[in-house]
Amino acid sequence: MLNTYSTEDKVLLAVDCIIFGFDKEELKILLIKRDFEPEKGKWSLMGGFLKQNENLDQAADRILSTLTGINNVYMEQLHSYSKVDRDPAERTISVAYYALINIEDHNAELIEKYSAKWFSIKKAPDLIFDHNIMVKHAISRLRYKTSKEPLGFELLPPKFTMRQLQKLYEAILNQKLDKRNFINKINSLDILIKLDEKDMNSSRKGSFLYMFDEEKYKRKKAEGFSFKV
Amino acid sequence: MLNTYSTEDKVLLAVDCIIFGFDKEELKILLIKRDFEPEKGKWSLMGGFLKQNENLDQAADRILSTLTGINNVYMEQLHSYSKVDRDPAERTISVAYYALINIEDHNAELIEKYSAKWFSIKKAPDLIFDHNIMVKHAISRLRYKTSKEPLGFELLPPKFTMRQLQKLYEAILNQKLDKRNFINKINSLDILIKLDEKDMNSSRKGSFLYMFDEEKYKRKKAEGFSFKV
DNA sequence: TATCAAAAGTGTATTTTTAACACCTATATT
DNA sequence: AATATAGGTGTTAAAAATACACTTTTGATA
Repeated sequence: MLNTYSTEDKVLLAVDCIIFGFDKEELKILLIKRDFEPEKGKWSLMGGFLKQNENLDQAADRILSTLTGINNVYMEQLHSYSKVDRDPAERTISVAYYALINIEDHNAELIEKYSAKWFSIKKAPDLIFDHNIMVKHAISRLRYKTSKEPLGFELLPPKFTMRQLQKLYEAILNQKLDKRNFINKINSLDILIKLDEKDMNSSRKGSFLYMFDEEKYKRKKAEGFSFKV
Repeated sequence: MLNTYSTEDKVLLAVDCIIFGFDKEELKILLIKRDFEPEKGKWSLMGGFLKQNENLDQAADRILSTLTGINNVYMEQLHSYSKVDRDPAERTISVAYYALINIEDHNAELIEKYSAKWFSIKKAPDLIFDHNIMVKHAISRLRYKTSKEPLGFELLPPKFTMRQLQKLYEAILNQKLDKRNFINKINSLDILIKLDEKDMNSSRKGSFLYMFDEEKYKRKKAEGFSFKV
């Protein structure tokens, strides 16, 4: 291989993951207690370093998988953070990713093993380095993305109630929504399948379960339809 | 300094800039003829490498300044590109930035010196590596950003006509807009200053010049107003 | 100096979207 | 049998977006 750029500086490239989950009422992020210096013992995002033979998306997948056992979830690059002294140990540039997972799916044991813990985004502890600002940006991106694309479903179990969906959007947008207007809007999008099944946990009456109809959404999208909440 | 991460791989971090300009009718990007291998002689974005002692924003500024003499323009990080073999010479991750400049301000001489050239985004040549996709993403980001924030003015001279502004938005959005509706909407935002001066170049009648009232915009924004075109 | 050509400038009516709002239903629990 | 609790449902008003055509100005030209 040619090596035309040999005089240029090389740097460490970290990948940090903001992992979002939704737990009935609250939007949460998964944090880990850092077990190495610097800042050992402080709460941190899941992170690792890019390797020579992988791209950033792959590194993010690998890091998530290694630290939590979680695979095949929605993940998207957020932004790169490059303040010269952001990591006191060594010059490191960090590329942040955010992931959306169905909180019920995660293997609690694996997460325990690594001292990972879910925190409400409203009550999360102070994080190392520039991780606080990464989380802030991730929430803002999540807000934008979930209002333009049907990504919210990634945070819910496959079968969910209208109320759960509404609470999810309320948590993401950090505002109360009108029940009737919300349901009317979702129904007008016509991308859910209403099941005959009811969820009996939340009330005596029970509430109908729905599923996201991904195929229908794709078809409609191809025809120019655009999701908007 | 500690060096806790010494076993990790280091990589070259490139910064590539998509420089947007607007020339009466068309949205343009500034390209450069690459004068070193690999891909010498092909058209490329302006690029360079991150140095140890600067952050990415600073690197982007430095690169733009070095290659064009352009300083103090709106610039924003876009995305990082990391395909393993994206640069055949060596493993390189590129962080793309986009800049908005008033095309009249650029020093034509300096640009000539570096074989840089403006191309309409509709007629731009094929670019090296993954630069085509970067441009595509940048246009998409520009569309989003200029519809939510008053960034379009960065691409115009300080004094501009309504028609120029409309043509700018038409070029960015790649669609015709209705003259009356456009003016009504812009006027309703109430962030322009109408001057007594007319621009006599475009018609016999002449058309009034306007300026963006940045102070007023900031005041309104602080009060909860949000720009939306 | 009258006419023409070319872009500037201007307002209303219709449609669509968003927002506000309250009562009945079903059923497990007592 | 009564009650408590969350589920479910439609209409009206307000706001925003869209569609649409004629008059004005003035330099150039006949």
